[in-house]
Amino acid sequence: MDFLEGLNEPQRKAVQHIDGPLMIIAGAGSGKTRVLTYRTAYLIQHGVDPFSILLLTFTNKAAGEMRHRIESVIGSQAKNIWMGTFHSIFAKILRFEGERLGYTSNFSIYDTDDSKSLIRALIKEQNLDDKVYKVNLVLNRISNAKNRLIGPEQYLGSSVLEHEDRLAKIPMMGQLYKSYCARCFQANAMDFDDLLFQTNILFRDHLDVLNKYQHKFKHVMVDEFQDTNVSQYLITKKLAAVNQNICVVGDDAQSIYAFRGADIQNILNFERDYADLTTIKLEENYRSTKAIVAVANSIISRNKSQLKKDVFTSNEEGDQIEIIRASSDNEEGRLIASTIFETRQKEVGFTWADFAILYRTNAQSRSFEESLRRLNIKYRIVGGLSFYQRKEIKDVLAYLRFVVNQNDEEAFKRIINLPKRGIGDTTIAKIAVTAAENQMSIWDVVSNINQFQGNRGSAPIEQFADLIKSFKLMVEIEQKDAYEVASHVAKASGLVRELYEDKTVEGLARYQNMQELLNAIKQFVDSEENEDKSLGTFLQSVSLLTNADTNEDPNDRDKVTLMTVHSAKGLEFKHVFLVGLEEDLFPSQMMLQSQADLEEERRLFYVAITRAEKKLMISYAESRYQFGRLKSCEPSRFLNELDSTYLKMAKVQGKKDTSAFRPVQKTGFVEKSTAGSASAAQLIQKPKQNTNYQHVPSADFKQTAPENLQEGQRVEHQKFGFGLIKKLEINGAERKAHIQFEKGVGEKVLLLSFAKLMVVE
DNA sequence: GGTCGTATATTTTTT
DNA sequence: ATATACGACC
Repeated sequence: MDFLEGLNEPQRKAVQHIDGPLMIIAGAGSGKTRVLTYRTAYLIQHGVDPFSILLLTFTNKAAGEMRHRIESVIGSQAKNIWMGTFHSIFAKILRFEGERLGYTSNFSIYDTDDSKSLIRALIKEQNLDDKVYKVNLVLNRISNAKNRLIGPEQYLGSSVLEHEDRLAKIPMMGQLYKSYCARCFQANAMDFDDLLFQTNILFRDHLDVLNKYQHKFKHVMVDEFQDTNVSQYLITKKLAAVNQNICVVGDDAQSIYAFRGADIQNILNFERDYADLTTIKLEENYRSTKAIVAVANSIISRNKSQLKKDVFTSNEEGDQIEIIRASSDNEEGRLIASTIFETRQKEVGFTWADFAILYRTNAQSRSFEESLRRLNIKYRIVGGLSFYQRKEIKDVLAYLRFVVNQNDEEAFKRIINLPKRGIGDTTIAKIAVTAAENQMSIWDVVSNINQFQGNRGSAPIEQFADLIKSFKLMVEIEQKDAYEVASHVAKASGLVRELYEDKTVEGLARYQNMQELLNAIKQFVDSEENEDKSLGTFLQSVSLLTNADTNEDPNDRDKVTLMTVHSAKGLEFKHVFLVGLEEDLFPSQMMLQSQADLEEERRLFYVAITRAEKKLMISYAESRYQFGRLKSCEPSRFLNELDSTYLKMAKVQGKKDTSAFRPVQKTGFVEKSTAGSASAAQLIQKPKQNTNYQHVPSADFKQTAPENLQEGQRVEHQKFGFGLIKKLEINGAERKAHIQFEKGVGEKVLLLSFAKLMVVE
């Protein structure tokens, strides 16, 4: 048991706890993964069968890494552990057991785009106003209901929900939910939430199935427990009910997925559900310097709902945290890119991979990409449009999905006229009507089109049906593996040819992406880990990939990382740049509805800070492009909340950012104007006045020296308008003004080194 | 049915 | 800036 040696006391206790419920509260950088790895290894060394261990992680990548690390301790047995995300593990179980619920093992998994497209269709069919019934809103309501285990029947029966929907002026919400579920079922498809929702139904209504898995999984472990939703928690609780060997690991201070249904109460109230719970706190941070830990603690201490923790470190003091002010998002990009360049030059031992730029929204990556490219710094972007969300990839996948499951309505809509074969909306609508009239599925109609329609216009449909039938033959009769089918489908459908003939730069990239997809399928088939090489299995695994999961060329890893704070969870970097610290951006304006929302944003800020090992720089811009226009920004309130003894204002580089103020260039001509992109004519038209964002010339508003201010004075603020200074607080570098504003914003505390004010005479 | 031009809305994070 | 929707026209 030599691996126990390097552990501290609470870590060792956690590893050696075998029987009974266990909760590990693991502060940032406290060696959580290590504990989880060793504990699993320890269990196996003490005779627990790896097949009976269920380890639920947050991403597939985390599962893969954990498996790798366990393997290095105990060898090949690690392969047998049930390890993966909630979604992938229970998709697998539903594949086996789904028949109990009326699904076949080939059910499709609808991604968010599919769900949205279905909802859009339903809104249209039911003649609802799509300005009122916004797709995102409807999907959110449905998703929330599913995550709280409220099915459509229950939804319709709930007077509370009915009241809510009436107030929100969407009284048909319940009906929409019901028809959405019906259509998904008809399509033999589950959306992301269904994978958990239906698992709950399965375990609720089929006790023999539940029993089987309860006895199968003797030990259930959940990583990132703070980010589980009610649905996930209930599944775990049920599975662990017999053996009571449930071990949850998490940090309430890092709960950042409430928008997806994660319920921080799961971890805060875990003790209530298990009377004989052992709780172990890992509070020593091995990752970051004292300065970083102190700043992080100063932030998180402001949150009310949290478990008591005392995170400390024995690491060195480290450098101060630098706050960088930039005049625009472009300057922010340049400042940070050049800092990265200089640091790498000056200091020993830094590689590109030691730097990370973290932002709140994916859209912020643009200015950094440009600046990094200009300095020839290699970078990679995690997230954004992932590979599997690209159009050309989704097209092929839609074909494959339809070959496996002909009820898949969304896949059908995507491919029926792709490549163009002269089947328009009218024809498709006719088919749908015919199907409904004869109580048949769409495929039944399509595959026997001659029975329903005269010769007129049916030829292309017949061709399409024959094509699909030939693909089906390959899968069902000839039992070809995923790669053989996919490469044939790509060619025979004409998708490859269409891309090949497109000689533009984008066309070439799309062609390469398609090849890349085929490579990925080949890898899947060739990999020894996958026993089942069928198309159906491949499709399921693909639809559950997260954007952190994309594999990289291991020889080419030395790159600066750009990603959102959300996707940085669980990672660490020597040098972190946390950018875009502006009010309404971080914390996000969209997010802030309640105190709880603010606390979640603060936890997000905490997560970002604690990714840094040695150095942390935080930046904000005074103006930023949004929808093509320049908008002025305020520094984030979070900057005021940082422990100022560890802060240092970095000097702004002198030059004003002129490029940001450059007027829109008029385009004289355009080679080819395509539908869907802004046309030349639109560019030539005078720019529309957008009253929301007007750039106020900063010359009028200045950072006012504290000496020139006094309590009771009236000031005008660049954004909040007129206000009265209630109180001035000047403690060394920390200079704050409490200002009561006259408009709706109320009282705000502004940091004087940031705020731009005009003194009103 | 397909293509193009124009109006309009968009504002977060992700399995 | 860019995605989408819709109407005019071929």
